[in-house]
Amino acid sequence: MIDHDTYGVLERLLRLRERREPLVTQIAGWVGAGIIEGRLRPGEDLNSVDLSRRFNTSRTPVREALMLLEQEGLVEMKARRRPRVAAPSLRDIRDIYQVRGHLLAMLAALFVERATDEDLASLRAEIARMRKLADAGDVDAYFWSHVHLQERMTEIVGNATLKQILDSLALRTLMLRHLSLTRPGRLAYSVDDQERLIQAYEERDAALASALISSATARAYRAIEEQLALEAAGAAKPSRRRRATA
Amino acid sequence: MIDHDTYGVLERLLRLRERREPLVTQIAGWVGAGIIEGRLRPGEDLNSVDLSRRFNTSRTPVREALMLLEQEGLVEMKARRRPRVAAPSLRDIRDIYQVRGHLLAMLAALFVERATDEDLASLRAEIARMRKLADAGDVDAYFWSHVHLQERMTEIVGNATLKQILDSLALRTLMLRHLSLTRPGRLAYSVDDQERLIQAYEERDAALASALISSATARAYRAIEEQLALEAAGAAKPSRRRRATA
DNA sequence: TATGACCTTCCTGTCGACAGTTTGCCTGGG
DNA sequence: CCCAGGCAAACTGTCGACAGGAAGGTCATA
Repeated sequence: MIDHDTYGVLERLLRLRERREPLVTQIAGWVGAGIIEGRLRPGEDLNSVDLSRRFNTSRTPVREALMLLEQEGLVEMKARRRPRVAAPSLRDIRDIYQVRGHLLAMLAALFVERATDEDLASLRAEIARMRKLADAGDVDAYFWSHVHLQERMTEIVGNATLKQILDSLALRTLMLRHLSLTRPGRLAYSVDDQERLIQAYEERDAALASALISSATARAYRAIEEQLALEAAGAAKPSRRRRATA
Repeated sequence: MIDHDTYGVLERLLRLRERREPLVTQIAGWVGAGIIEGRLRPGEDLNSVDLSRRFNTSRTPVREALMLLEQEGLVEMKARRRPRVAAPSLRDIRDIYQVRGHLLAMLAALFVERATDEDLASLRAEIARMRKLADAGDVDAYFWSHVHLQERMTEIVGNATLKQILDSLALRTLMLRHLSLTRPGRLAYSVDDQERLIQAYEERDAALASALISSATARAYRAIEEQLALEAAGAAKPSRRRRATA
């Protein structure tokens, strides 16, 4: 029922199938999924020769796939330098969450305005499922549900530009999900937020919904901040090696 | 003093220089400027063979340049189909302006919070210049000032994600500038808006500034809407040919 | 041990070529 | 006059090759 397939989600969010050839789609999907799943780590090199060998292609489609991921903020490319897995600084992350919070507030307001009662009912059903996942502690499944929820809402609202931007921001936060929802208690908080939200939607209270989602986003960011602080404190030994992650 | 150089503005907004080789930069700049200046019209084919001939290159850098413009919404690419100059529908335009309005409101609020008195002073100076341009009826110069103003504000606010998204949306609206500010009276309205805005900034009134900028954006959209309605009415003859512009 | 110049290796950006698909035209039939 | 089918031309996606720049290691020097 819930989609765990990172590759598939990427394909949808990036609209890969319609935009590019299967070859490029496949490579972008593999690399993108690798980044999101943590198989490819921030700052890691993504040289096109290796990738082309892996997929038995030339470097041309690899290059194109990496450019696609660059615009989603998953990959960083500079001229004449090796592409790397994006390594957003804490400041970048803050910026992303700040913008995302505002746009989600906008989404919520539009959603309240445009959602049908059926939309709301199916949303409530999904959130009930999410509650179960949260209780079971299935972080991954919960996260994908979360993504799916946003996809649904953006489609219902029907603002293509908003959808595209939110999809892109969602991908970037997806990179960080191991930093946020794995923190103890986050899952429960998050599902509580969702339930308060759906209630605001049902009461067609745009202002409340916007405020709730905005505040939930801010809280998610703070969880990441704390997690990063913990990790930085824990990893105080690696003397010389400083990655741009902080 | 004011920058009329479309190519240069594009280079800045897309950060072309740092991201790509000079060759790609040049092509993307030429095509992008062509679209914005109206030399290349919505829906027009952008086949890579022609372009590569024009620049005495192979098709590889042309392809890359077009992909860059695709992510800015200036070019549409589908697999195995010729790239075209983007031809946003009225609905697309509405969506863009809606999102842009929200993000500009966010920008204004952050700006009020973070701008120094010197920032405000230089902003006021710039707006005084814009008043002169508006009085002189220099639509183009006025428009570029407008763009420059937004660049300045995003830099002062310092949220990279917000800046990137607003830059991208600005480019898309730049395509449409002949539809909006050329309407009689628009220029005067626009500069009035700016002056009200700067006053709100100076009074550090975030709520007012947000509301003003949001409302100004909505008004700009309505001007485009009316202009398009006029053009559609005027061009009621071309019987068969319906471009996706409406 | 730290620093810097050099050198090797690897990688990127660009090219021209080719296969396969799309586009537009042309023809014939309704 | 309009439409459908087939054909030729044109264009895209991919490839392997090459030149020049970047990254990393080595060695000499302090």
